Amino acid sequence: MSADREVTIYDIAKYLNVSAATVSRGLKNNPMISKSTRRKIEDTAQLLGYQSNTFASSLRSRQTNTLGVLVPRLNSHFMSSAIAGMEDAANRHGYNLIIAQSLEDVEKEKRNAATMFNKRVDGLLISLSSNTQTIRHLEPFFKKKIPVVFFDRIHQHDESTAVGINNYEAAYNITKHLISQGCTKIMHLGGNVLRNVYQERLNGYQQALRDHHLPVKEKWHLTSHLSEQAGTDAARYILDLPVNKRPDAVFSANDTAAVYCMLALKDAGLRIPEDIAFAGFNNDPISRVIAPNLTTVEYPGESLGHTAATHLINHLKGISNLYNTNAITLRADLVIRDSSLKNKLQE
Amino acid sequence: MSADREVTIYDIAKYLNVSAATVSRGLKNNPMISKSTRRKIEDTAQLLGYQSNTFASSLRSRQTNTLGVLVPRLNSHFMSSAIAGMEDAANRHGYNLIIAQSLEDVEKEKRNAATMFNKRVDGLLISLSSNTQTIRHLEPFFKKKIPVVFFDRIHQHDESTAVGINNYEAAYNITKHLISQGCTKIMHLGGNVLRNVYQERLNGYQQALRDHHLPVKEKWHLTSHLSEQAGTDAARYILDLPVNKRPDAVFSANDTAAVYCMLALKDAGLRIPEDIAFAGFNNDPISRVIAPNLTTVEYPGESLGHTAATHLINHLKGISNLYNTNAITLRADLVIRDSSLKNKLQE
DNA sequence: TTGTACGCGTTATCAG
DNA sequence: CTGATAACGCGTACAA
Repeated sequence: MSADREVTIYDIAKYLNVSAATVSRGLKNNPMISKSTRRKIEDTAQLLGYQSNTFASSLRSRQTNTLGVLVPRLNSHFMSSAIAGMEDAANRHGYNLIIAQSLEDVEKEKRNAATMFNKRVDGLLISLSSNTQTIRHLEPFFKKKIPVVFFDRIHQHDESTAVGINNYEAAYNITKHLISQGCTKIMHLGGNVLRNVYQERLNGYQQALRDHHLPVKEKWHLTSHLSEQAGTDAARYILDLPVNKRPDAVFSANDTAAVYCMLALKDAGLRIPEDIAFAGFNNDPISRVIAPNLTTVEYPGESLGHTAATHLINHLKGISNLYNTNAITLRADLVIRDSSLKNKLQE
Repeated sequence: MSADREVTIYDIAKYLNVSAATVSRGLKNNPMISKSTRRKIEDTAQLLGYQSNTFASSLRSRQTNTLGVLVPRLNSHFMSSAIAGMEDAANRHGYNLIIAQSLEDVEKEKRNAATMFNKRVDGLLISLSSNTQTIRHLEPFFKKKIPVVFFDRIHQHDESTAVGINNYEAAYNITKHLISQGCTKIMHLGGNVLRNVYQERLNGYQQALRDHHLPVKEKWHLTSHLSEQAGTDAARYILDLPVNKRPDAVFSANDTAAVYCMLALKDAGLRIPEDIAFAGFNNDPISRVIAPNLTTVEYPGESLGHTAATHLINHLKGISNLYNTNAITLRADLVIRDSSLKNKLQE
C-alpha cells in the first residue's frame, strides 16, 4: 500500500487488463489504437497519477527532447532575452532547455560542451566564448550528427546553421550616420576580433570611413571587453588627448562601453553630441536612460533566440534541413537618438 | 566496424576481461576497487571513447543530477544574475540546470512544474509568478520529498527553505532615509501584494511613515506591474495632481518604474531631487545611468542564486537539512545616490 | 487493433 | 576486491 514505487505503464495495464505495449501506444497517440481504449488509458493514467518516466523513454528512444544552450554569460540583457526567446520556442514544441555559461573561458566551454553531449541533448545552441579559437570541442556533436546552431557569436561550419544579424552592414550604416551628421574623426570601441561580431563591426566601421574618404587610424580603434570599466577607460584615453586631436564621435560595439564613456566625458564637462557624438550597439535598456539617449543598433535578442531554437527544432523534426540553411540573418535597424544628432542640435 | 552503437561499459569490460559491474564501480570512484584496475578501466574508457549514458544511470539510480529552475521571467537583470549564480554553484557540484519561465502566468507555472517533476529533477528552485495564489501545484514535489527552495518571490512552507532578503527592513530604511532628507509626502509605487516581496516593501514603507508620524494615504500607493509604462503612468498621475498636493518623494518597489517615472517628470520640468526625491529597489544597471543616479537597495541576485542552489545541493548530498532551515536572509544594503539627497543639494 | 518478448545501459544486490 | 544477475520503465519488432 505504502509502496514508494512509481506508477508505471504496467500498473495502468494491469488495471485495464491490457498489455503494457498497448498502454505505451495509447499514451503516445499512436494512430493504430482504438479511440475507446485510448480514452480508458488516459483516464486511468490520470486516476493513478501516472507520470511518464523520461529516462526510460530516452534510454529506449534515444532522444531527450532537450536542447543544450551554451553561452558566454547569462546575465546580459541581450543574452537573457535570447534565452527567453529560446525557452518560449522550446516550450511550445515540448522541448526543454539545459543551460550553462562559459564565463568567456574556452576551457569551461569545453567542459560544458562535454556535459551537454553526455546528457545527450538533441541539439545544441551555442554562442562562443571570446577566446575560443577552434570548435574542435564540438566534433563529438558533428560526428554523431547532433545538430548545432550557432547564434550571435558564430563560427562558419558547413554542417551547422548560424543565426545572427548583419553586423557589417549595421556598423557601416551607423558609422555612415555619424558621418552624415558632420563627424569626421570617429573612434571605435571594439571587442575581441576573434569573434565575428566584433570583426564585422570593425570592418563595417572602417569601410564606411574609407567610402567617405576619411582616414582609418589605428589610434582610434580601442579593443577591450566592452565592460563598464572599458567605457570609463576609453573616456580617460580621450581626455588625455590634446583637445584638437580628440575624436568628434565614438562608435562603440556595445552600449555598455558607450554609456560609461559618455558618463565620464559628461563628468569632465564635454557636451554630447556637440563636442563628441555617440553611437552604440544592442539597444540595451541603459541606452534609453542615458541623457542624451544613445543612438544604437537594435539587436533583437528575443526573436533571435526564438528563431535559432525554432530552426533547430524544425530540423530535429525533419521539417527543415539544417544543412541547407547555413545562415539566417535577422534585421537589425538603426535606432537614431539624440546622442548622435550633432547637426540638428547646432542648427 | 561501422556499427553506430555507443561504447558501453560492456565494451570496456570485454576489453579488459572483467565484469561490467567492476567497470561501473571503477568509473564511479567506488572505494572498494583496486587502484590498478581502476586505472586500467579509466584508460580503456578514454581509449574507446566511452561516454556514460546518463539515462541508463538515472533510470537505475533514480537521480538525475539536474535541478529545475522556474522563474517568472528570464530577462531581467536580477533574474539573469540569480540564474548565473545558480549555474555557477550547480556546475561546481556536478549538477545541471533545466530552466523554464512562467511569464507571470500561473497556468504556465503549473505546466512547467509538471514538466520538471516529470523530468525527475533532483530539486526545484522557484520564484513565483505574480498571480500565483496557492502552491498546490508543487504538491507532487512535497509528496515525493523532492526538495523545493523558494527564492526572491517566496512562499511560507514548512518543508522548504526560502532564500531572500529582508524586504521589510530595506523598505523601512529607504523610506526612513527619504524622511531624514526632509520628505514628508512620500508616494509608493508597489507591485502585486500577493507576492511577499511587494507586501513587505509596502509594509516597511508604511511603518516608516507611521513611526515618523506621517500620514499613510491610499492615494499615494499605486499598484502596478512596475514596468516602464507603469513608471511613465505614475509620472502622469503625479503631474495631474494640483501642484500643492504632489508628493515630494517617490519610493518605487523596483528601479525600472522609478527610472521611467523620473524621466517623465524631468521631461515635464520637475527637478530631482529638489522638487521630488526618488528611491528605487534592486540596484539595476539603469539606476547608475539615470541622472541623477537613483538611490536604491542592493539586491544581490548572483549571490542569492548561488546561495539558494548551494543550499539545495547540500541538502541533496545530505550535508545540510532543508527542513531545519526555513529561511535564509541575505544582506541588502541601501545604496544612497543623488536622487534622494534633497537637503544636501539645498544647502 | 492488440499482445509477446526483448533490449536500451546502468547500478544494486548478493554471493564468492 | 570482483562477478553474476536482476532490475529500472519504456518502446518496438514481430506475431496474432
